[in-house]
Amino acid sequence: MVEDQAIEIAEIFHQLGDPTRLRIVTCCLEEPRNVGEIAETVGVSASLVSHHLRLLKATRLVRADRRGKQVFYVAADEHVQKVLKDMMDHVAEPHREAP
Amino acid sequence: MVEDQAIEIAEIFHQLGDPTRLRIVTCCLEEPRNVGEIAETVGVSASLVSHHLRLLKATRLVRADRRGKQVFYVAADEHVQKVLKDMMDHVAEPHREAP
DNA sequence: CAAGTGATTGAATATATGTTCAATCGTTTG
DNA sequence: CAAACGATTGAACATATATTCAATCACTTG
Repeated sequence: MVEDQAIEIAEIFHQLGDPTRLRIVTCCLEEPRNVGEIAETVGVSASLVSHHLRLLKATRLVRADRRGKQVFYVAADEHVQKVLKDMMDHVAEPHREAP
Repeated sequence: MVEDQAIEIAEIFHQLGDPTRLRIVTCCLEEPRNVGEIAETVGVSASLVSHHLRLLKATRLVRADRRGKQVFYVAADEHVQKVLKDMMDHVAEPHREAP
């Protein structure tokens, strides 16, 4: 793994490493959701959601799409879904204890 | 995604979200490496590596194995490799610009 | 055009986190 | 048993980060 790649990848992991942000991404994984929906689903203020979405957008983990007053966000591409799925598999795996 | 799952997954992403830690994991992805090797490869002090390894071990992303004076660490399981691979695919993907 | 709705922004703050340095631990070996 | 080597630990510090609150922006519609 190259130096720059490591930094870029770490940056993306870092974005997903916050529970609130992870829930936000998960929330708009299947279909576009507007900020209000996301805020309600995740259970935090629209302001906080907006702050996080700005970061997620900067890392290109989500895409914005304005429709009238509302702005819809959706997870960027299928890789994000795969990454999340693999991670869930990892978590689901039984833990081997040290002998 | 369940609440607890989100927190646990975010915790793991969070671990991989630091460039130094990501390099440490990548370093012992294929085969076990002792702390000295890791420190030299990554280019940081053994102390710092040890601090990070403690966190990585707590999240079960790596496993420790002492052999004499040295302690060897290796990435926990294949899921970590898959997650890293998907993430590299994500990074490698060309970026579509907004129209 | 004014009011209303949804989203963004900025400042402020409390907390978490990465790194360094010195001291200590665990193991081997002279 | 003492010295040497590799690894760990703890304190200290600077920096980064998540969250809140109030103000403002963007757009629709009465």
